[in-house]
Amino acid sequence: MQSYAGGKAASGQHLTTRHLPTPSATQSLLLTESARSIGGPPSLFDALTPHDREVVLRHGRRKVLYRGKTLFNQGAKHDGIYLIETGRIRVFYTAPSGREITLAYWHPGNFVGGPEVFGCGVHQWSGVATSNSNVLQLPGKDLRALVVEVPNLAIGLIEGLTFKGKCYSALAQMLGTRSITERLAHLLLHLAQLYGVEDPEGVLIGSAFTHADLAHMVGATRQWVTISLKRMQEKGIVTTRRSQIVVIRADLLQEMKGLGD
Amino acid sequence: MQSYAGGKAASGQHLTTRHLPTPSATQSLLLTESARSIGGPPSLFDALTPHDREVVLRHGRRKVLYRGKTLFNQGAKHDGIYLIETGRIRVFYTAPSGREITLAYWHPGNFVGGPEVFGCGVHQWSGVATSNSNVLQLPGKDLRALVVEVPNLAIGLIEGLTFKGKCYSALAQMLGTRSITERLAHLLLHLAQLYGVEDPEGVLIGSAFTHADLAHMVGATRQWVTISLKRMQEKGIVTTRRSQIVVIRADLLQEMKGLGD
DNA sequence: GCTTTCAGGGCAACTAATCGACCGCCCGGG
DNA sequence: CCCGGGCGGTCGATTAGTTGCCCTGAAAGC
Repeated sequence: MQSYAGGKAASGQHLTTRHLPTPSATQSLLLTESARSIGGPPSLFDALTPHDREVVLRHGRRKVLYRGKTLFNQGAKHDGIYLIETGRIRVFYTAPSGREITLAYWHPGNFVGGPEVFGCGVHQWSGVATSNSNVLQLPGKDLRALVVEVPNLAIGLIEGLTFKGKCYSALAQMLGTRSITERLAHLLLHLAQLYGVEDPEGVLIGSAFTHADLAHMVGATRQWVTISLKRMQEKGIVTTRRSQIVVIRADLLQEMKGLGD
Repeated sequence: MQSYAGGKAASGQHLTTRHLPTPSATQSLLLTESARSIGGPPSLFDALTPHDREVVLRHGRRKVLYRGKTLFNQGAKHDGIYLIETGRIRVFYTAPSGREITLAYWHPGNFVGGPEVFGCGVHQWSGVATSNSNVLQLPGKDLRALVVEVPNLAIGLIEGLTFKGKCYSALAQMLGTRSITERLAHLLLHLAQLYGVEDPEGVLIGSAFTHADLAHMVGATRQWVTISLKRMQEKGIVTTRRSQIVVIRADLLQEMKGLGD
């Protein structure tokens, strides 16, 4: 939810086009050891011919979502998937304790929804729009029939699911083997690379994320993020100016996050 | 790696059949909030007609693996997937620091391998046989061609990938929102349910897992598992007798792992 | 212009978890 | 029979991370 302060920046890019832009590589991945070896998220439609798209689109139902609106809720029954046309969807899990972990931010060309593609299971996580978005709902039964008719759709789905698998396993890998501090260093580098803008002191992370947002991404508490950022600031690695973070010594961050990549 | 002490028990079940048994539900899931709502792992071949199987099998190359042998290595190039016919494969990720996290134990009917199905990427994790196993390698290019020819194979792959997605995301969810202690309680309950046998004192976990194995499954250190088990023993929740664990008060474990499910 | 409100940030006390090292035990092999 | 390796158990020191509470400042209301 970079929306609080970054909302104005986002307002120009939504609802402008129905054509799916190709998102730049690794946008959706929050934490991954080697982005390079994983590759970018595939667009579901890339594999389809214009005619195939027509056929598939006929089965979909459009939905418009304003920033902050919930697309689907953990625990609710679901049917099929949502294909993102524009905007950005944050997918996260909430534990019974109330603790949250962000699984990913998904962009145009990806599909999101409960874990099942064909079946009608129960959502294992929730999805909310973090900027105004346009999605296309594709019911499970229709999809199952379409797959037989349009083999390229099957391939698109398989590649999409493969990517999701990589994404989630990368997350599990980071969560299982790195300390929170390492994960935070990792995340900051990643954000700097994604949203970074030049700044006299270093690289300013453009989209404003609150400490709580960062905490959800690395699976920590807000307070710990605050403390860690303070320590980083003491060491001259970053500076914070009221909910903006400037990365000064990317090399030190790189070092903090451990070897590899 | 329940093999060390449980090896004899396993020796009777391998290499006996080429027919794929249907594994009981949720075998592969180590940690998941609500096993019930996720469903069991689908067998890749369930969706295929006998004729389809023939066609697919022709493209595969059989491989026999003895207990402890590595099937594939993190970082190595890969091609396609391995379909498990018999045995059990442990899939795990090793961080640059040397720390390991077990992603899953896979059983007959599932496929394992680097993240890609069609492409030739790089393995993001390693796979070793924890009991003598039989696998069938299916090259990526063949699979891609087969999918167009045999639509049911596509459906089988999609369902398999969907399940893997659930599996990994469930793991990430647990790792991101539960404390190690809660995760351990969770795991013990799960193992008791999976491998549990009646015992005068409670439920004995049949397969012998070392403390290190358990640690890898919950993403902790061996020592911490030892300490936690000791504390549980003091509270009368479990008893340990030389690498065997008996769950006495499942209700208390249930309480420890937090609400939900 | 003053007050209220509330999200965001900070501090302090406490607990959970790690790290590294060491010992003893059991089991299997020579 | 003895030796060696894998495993379980333990200890002490240290760090990482949590819980709960309070402060601040900007925006909203009156």
